[in-house]
Amino acid sequence: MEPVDLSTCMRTDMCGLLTAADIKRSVTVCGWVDRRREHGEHLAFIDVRDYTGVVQCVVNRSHDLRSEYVVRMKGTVRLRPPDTANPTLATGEIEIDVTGIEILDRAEPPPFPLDDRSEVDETIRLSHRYVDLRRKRLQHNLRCRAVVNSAIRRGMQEQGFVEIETPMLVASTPEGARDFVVPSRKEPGSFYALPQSPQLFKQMCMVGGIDRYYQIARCLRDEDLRADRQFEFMQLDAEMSFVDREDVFAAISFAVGCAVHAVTSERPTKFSRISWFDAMERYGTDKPDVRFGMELVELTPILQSTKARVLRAQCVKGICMTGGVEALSRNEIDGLVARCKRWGAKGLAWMKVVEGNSEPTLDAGVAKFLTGSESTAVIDALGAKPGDLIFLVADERSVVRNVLGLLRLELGRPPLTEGGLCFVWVIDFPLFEALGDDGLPVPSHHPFTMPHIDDLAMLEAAGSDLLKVRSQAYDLVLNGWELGSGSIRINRGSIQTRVFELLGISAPTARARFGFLLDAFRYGVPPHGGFAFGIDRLTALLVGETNIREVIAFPKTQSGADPLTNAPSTLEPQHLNELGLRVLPTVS
RNA sequence: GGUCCUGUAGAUCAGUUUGGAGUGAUCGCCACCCUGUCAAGGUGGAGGCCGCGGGUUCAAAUCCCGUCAGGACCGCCA
Repeated sequence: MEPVDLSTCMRTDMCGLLTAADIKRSVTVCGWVDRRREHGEHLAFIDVRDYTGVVQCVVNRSHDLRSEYVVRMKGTVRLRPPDTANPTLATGEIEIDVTGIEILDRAEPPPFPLDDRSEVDETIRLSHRYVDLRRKRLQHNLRCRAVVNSAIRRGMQEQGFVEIETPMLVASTPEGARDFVVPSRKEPGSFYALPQSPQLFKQMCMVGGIDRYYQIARCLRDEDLRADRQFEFMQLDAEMSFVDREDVFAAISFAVGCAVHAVTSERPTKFSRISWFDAMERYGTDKPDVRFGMELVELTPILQSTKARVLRAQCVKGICMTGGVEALSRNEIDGLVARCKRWGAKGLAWMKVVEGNSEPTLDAGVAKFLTGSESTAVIDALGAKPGDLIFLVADERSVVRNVLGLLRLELGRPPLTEGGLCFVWVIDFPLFEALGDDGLPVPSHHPFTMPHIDDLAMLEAAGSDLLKVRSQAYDLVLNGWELGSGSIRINRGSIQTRVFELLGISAPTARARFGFLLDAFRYGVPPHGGFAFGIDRLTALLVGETNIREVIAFPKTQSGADPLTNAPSTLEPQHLNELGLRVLPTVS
C-alpha cells in the first residue's frame, strides 16, 4: 500500500516511523507517555507512543510528565551516542533531543499495564476498553480487520459485485434464531426485528436484476454467546444470478483469498471439499477441523456379533490416540468417560494397544470381552500401534458421531492458530436434518434452499426417506470453525410449494411470513445462489486469536452485557409508555 | 436451561488441599537520591469488606449452603 502522509497541524512525524534518515531534522511528535527513565532532574528518557510505535525523547530539564499523559514533543532527531542504540526497537538507532514539551492532557495512572507482556482480566479490559485499545494487540487486530474489510470489498468489486445496503429494521420471521426486536412507536404493539441476515432482501435484489450483490452486513441473533459468537457480527453477504454452485465457490474463494493475502501476503492454495455425509462419518461434525487426523473409523461390521455387550449397538465407531497410553493417566481416562456421558453417550469404551506374541493386541478396558480376531480387526481398521489408546462409542449413529467428534477435538486438536489455514467446503448437506416430534422434517438450512437436482424426485417421498434428499447448500469451514454457509435457492414455484408443504408451512402461513418474497418470485426470478461468511471469525483466525472479542472494538461479555456502557439498561416509564410497553415483574 | 473453571492491593499471582497469631510477593503508584537509560537503578512509603450474603467452629481467605460477576463448553445458533 502507498505510504500515507500522517502529518497534521500538530505533528510532523509519527513516533515509530523515525529513522536514521531523519537525523538533524527538526520534528514534532504527538502521543502518550509510554515509559519514563528518570536520572535526576537533568536527564530523563521519555518514550512517546503512538500507534506506529515509540520513540525515545531525551529531556534535559525538570518536567512533570507521567504515564499516559498526552504530549507534544518538539526537538531534533539525532543519532544515539555510541553503544547506546537499542536494536530491539525500530527507532532504536535515534532519539529526539527535546527542545519543547507541551502537555496536551494529564492522565490518571492506567487501570492496568499497557505493555504486551501482561495478561489482564478481560472484564477489566472491557470496562476500560478505550485504554485497552491503545495496546499493541488490539491496535494490530483492529487494523488487520480493516485490511480484511477493504480487501474483501476490492475482491468483490473486481468480480462485478455491487454493494447494496439493506435495512436494519425489518419484519420478524419466526424461523431460525431468536430475533432482537425493536418496538414501534408509531404503531404500539408492533415490532421490528433486527436482521439475522439480509437473506430475503438479497434474493429480491436478484429479482431486481442486480445480478451480483454483496454487502458487509451486520447481523444480529439473540442466542447464547460463545468464544466465536456475539449477538452482533459482520458477514460478507453475497448473492449471484444465473449461477451454479461452482460459480459461488469461485467468487467466495476469491474474496476470502483476497482477505487472507492482504493479511498474510499468501493466498490460500487449497480449498478442499468433503460431503456432509463424509464429514459426519469421518469427523463427527459438519465443521471438521482437518488440520489433524484421528478420524472416526467405522467398526460396526467388525463388532456386529461381538460378545462385548456394551459394544452392541446400531453403530460403533472408534478413534485412535497415538501414544495415548503414555499421554493419559487412568484418572484422565475416567474423566473422558464421564465427559462422554455428559455429551449423551451411554459410555466410552477404551483399550490399550500392546505388543502381543506375534502382532499387537488389545489390553485393559473392554478388551477382555473381544475375541482375538475382533481385536485384530479393530487394530487394523484404526491403524493402531502398540502404545496407542483406542476409544470406542457404541450407540445410535448420531450419538456416536457427535460424541466421538467432540472427543477427537478434545484429544487431538492443535492450538487454533497452529497448523496453517485449512479451508474446507462442506457440500451436499441434507435438505432436512431430522424428523421432528410432529413427524415433519426439520430443514437444515432455510426453506428457500434448492434440493439437489438428482434428488428432486425424492421430494415426493415421505417419512425418513425424505432425510436422504440432498440440498444444494454448502458451508465453508476453517480450522474447525464454520466460517459461513450458502446455497443455490429455489427459483421454481412448484418446488417451493412442495418444500413448504413438506415443512408443514401452509399456503396462508407462507403468504403471511414470506408473501413479499413469493410475490417477487411471480415476476421473473433468475436462478440464483449465494453465500455469507463471518468476518469476525475469519479475522480472528488470521491474526491468531481464539476469541472473536479480540477482533471487535467493543464486544459484549458471554452474558450479553457491555461492562463499558452498562448495556442493556432499563427504560424510563415515560419512554415505555410512549412505546405502549409495560414490563412484567421477573418471575423467579 | 445445564456442566466445568475462576474471583485475594491499581495490575499479575501465592496462600485455600490439612481452618490457627499480623494475608505475602512482583509490577505499578507516591516521595527522595541518581547525567546514557531502554522491563533503568537505589532508599523509603501508601495501598486489602480475601466478590457478596448466610452457616459450621473457640477461631474462616481457607470448610458448607446460597448468590453475583467473568470465562470455556453442552443445549441453542434455519
